[in-house]
Amino acid sequence: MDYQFREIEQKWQKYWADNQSFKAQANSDKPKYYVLDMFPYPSGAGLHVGHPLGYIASDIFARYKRLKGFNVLHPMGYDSFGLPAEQYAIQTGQHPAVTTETNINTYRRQLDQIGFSFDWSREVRTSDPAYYKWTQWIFMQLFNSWYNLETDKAEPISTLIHKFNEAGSADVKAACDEDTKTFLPTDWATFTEEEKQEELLKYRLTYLKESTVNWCPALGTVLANDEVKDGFSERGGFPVEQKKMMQWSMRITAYAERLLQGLDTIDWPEPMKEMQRNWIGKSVGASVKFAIDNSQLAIDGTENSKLRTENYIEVFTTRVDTIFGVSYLVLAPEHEWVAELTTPAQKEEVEAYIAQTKKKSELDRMADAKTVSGAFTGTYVVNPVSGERVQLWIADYVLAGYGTGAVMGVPSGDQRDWLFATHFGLPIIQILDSQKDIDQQADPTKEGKYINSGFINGMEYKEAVAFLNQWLEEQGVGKAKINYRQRDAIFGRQRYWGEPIPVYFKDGLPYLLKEEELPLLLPEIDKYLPTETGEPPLGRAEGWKYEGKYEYELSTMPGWAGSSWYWYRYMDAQNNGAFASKDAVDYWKDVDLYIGGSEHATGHLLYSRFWNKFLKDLGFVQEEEPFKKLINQGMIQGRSNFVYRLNCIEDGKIVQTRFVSKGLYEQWDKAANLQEQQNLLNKWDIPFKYSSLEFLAENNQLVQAGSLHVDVNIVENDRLNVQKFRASRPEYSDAVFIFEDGTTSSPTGGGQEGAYICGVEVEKMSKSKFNVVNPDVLIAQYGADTLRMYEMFLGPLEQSKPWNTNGIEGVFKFLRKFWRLFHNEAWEFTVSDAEPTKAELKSLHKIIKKVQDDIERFSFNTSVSSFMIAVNELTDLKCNKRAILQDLVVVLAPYAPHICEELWSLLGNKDLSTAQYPIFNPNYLVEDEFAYPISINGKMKMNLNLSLTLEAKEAEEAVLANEQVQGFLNGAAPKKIIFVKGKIVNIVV
RNA sequence: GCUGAAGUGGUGGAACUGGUAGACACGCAGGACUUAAAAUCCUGUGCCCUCAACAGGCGUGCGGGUUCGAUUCCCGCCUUCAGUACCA
Repeated sequence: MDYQFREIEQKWQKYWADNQSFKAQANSDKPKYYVLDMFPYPSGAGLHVGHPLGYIASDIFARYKRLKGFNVLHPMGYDSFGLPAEQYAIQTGQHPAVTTETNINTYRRQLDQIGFSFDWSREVRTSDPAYYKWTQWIFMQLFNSWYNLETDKAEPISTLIHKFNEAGSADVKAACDEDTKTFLPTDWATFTEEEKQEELLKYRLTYLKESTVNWCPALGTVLANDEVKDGFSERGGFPVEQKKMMQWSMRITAYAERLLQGLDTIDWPEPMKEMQRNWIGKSVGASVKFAIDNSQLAIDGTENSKLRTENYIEVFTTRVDTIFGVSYLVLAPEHEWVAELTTPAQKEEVEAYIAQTKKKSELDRMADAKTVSGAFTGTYVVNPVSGERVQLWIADYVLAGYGTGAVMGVPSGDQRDWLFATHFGLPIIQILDSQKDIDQQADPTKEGKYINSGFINGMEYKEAVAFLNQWLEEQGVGKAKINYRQRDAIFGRQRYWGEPIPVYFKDGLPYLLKEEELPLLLPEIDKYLPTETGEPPLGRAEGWKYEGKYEYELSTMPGWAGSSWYWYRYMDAQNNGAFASKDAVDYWKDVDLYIGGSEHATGHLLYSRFWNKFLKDLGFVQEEEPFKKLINQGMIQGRSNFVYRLNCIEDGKIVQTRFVSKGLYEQWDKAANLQEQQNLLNKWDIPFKYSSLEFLAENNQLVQAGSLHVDVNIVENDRLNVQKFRASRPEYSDAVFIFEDGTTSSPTGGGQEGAYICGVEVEKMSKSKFNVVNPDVLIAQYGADTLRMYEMFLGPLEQSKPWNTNGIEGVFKFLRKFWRLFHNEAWEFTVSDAEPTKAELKSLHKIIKKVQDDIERFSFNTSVSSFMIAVNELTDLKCNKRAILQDLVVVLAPYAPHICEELWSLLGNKDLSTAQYPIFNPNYLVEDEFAYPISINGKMKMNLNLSLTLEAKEAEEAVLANEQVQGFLNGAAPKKIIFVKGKIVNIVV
């Protein structure tokens, strides 16, 4: 029989499901291997065409590892809480659980027909109460923990309470809020329960914190940064304002250093690690306090108690050694003290500057890096090392969110400060004797000895930094400090479709539910909108109170909650007594290979590492890092096709329309004047005549040329299917085409159709650009095995590329050719038991090695080519020998599992998933001759067969003795001969 | 601006450690089969010069360098894509 992919694929997909062929064993003598994909959000649009790319790669790897004798865990599930379902619910009133279920079913059907070897018995869904029970449980562990900087790990809150009881707060070294109290054990004993809870909250790893959010009053909801455009909501265009709100936060900053250090221990792409490093943003420096000289300021009248008691501005600097070169200080315009620190005389200027800053979007600020702007507050501050008074400015190059929102300006050492000082006429002080040309630009050198620098004069960089840090600390005006850019992560959404936070409030303080009360189920509500008073949707749930009287937390968890631990649930997905049993976690430990997109670099992948480290600190898991090896799959872009239309217009009415092929359109585009256009119209038999060929003449005639997106599904290899195009829309039913060769086709004309070539552009994949290709269509046409191999054939996995089905035919032909190896002319299955020849064995062992090497380095595209070469060779050798083909089936199986399983069974075997990968034997590849490329002065001229046993001297003689070589030398005497055994001979003349 | 990745025929791409650039596939052209088309099979296909063969020249974004030899290593520049934070 010919290759019947539909039948074969359905047959084996059913067999695998019925036999649970890919179920991972709970415990096994085999070594474990855990292959994980980033699970999808089940959107209504179905499986995105980019998704299968990574899934196919991981599936090949998983199948390969099974053949190599590993106990493989390869699961799949759904990140099923999320905004789109909620948005749909708001519009239709349909419960998000219902639409989510429908979408999941679509995904499952699509995944199944690609033939993935997932262990579906371990499927997880983040929106399933049996799953989110454990997400809530982890939240409770975080609430019940604090970060002890002495042991450098998270500990139960009870150890902190113990410390408070024994020694008070003085010796506690913790990652905590800034406003913790200092107290003695005797004080702690007198605290009321509320006071204790309030204090403990400042230490917990998840805690309530006032944060600024994008509040949209019209929508009654909080928006993410990317939902806000220029101060208006992206959806609807309503005004958005900054609003302070109590929000749950996660103290991820406690783990900043470990998150950074851990990167050196994992096998991830370097760009990915770099992104996380930059995100964490460690800088080593010092914090320094500049006293406010308030002799001319009426600060005493300020409401701001912090400002009144502190009366200094703290800056963070990475170059504390340049402190004697400070000639001004700058605050971010958004800094909370700006109003109080502005003198009446400067008030107008400062307010105008702030107003101007607010108008600029963040993008504007970035693009405009060269313009210098700022405003003087009128206030002076005192440099703690020199006692000098310097001016306090505000400027938008200082960001409120980083460090303390205040910067010291050192114009001689920092180019940005130099520009600022030059622009506003502030002094530029040289501080190192090696600084050059500082009247031209800043010189950030650390070389040389300090000058104009008081007590560090004459010192060098290292000495000065150490000395200053110590001095500042002794004087109580500063200290060495490490700063991280990363901030604590907000952990709450004012939305419905997410995990409820297992917390209730008593007297304004949060308390956890009891563990046995989990899961806290999402209550039913009438509408998925905020309440009239602006409470989150959960505020609508009637009678939803803890023990009937206490208010529950009304926000839900953010999208990343459920995905920050899911790989553990797969280890033991059905467990009701724990997020996963200790046995399961001890056995599977961590993910050996994780494949997914790089867009998750600073979100999911960072949060997951954070939770993993936390779970390890509490002894629930084994490994410090969850994902040992990570591979990024490239983004799949859309590849749009265009048709070109000429509209001939007379008196504002279209009198003729032609769709012209790409080449003709380009000719038209080049036509310089009406005469040339008229020539083309005549050439293409378009009945339209300009009454005048003068460009500027009064003319009510016009030929309008333009391009239109055309659905890529009716285009093959950039050639338009004209019939399908006419059928696609009523207004195209009588479309007239002019083909690439200039011939015309009209719907009534009939006859032979020429080639209509479409234009091409790479764009984002989207419905509106008609460039979305559904995997279902390709599977129906070519089968899953072809789709799998074609997606790999497209190019390196990690590279982004446009989706393009132009070459899929070649892969399909390959599979048919492969099938043919096992069949005779009449398509009858025929294999021989004859002894294989040397050439056949060589072909086989070449591919065994090649594929093995390729898979280990994730180069799937190159193995597809190699398979084609192997099958071409064996076809040429007319090889139908079992001894060769049986091993070839196993090698190809991870890529094209259905056809291989069928052939495997036709060969009389059972269950390809339990087969063994063939052992590579290098002896079959040993050659005794090699066709050496002979080059002269590095230019390849000819090949010459030489025995591989020849050493340099003999080879040189043999080469020079050759007549053809002498012909190329043309009498010239070789100066030197380079001989690389098995590689090349190069004659230098 | 900064960071990262990439630039090779008409197209996707290959060349793994500095050693025959363009494997494999698509497309295109020609041929076989067919009444015809589709499918299939065969041959050719980087560019230039040449009627053609032989031979030759040029060729991996651009300009230099190292080397017997560079797509690969070094320096400078250009373009595209992604990320981003004027980060003190």
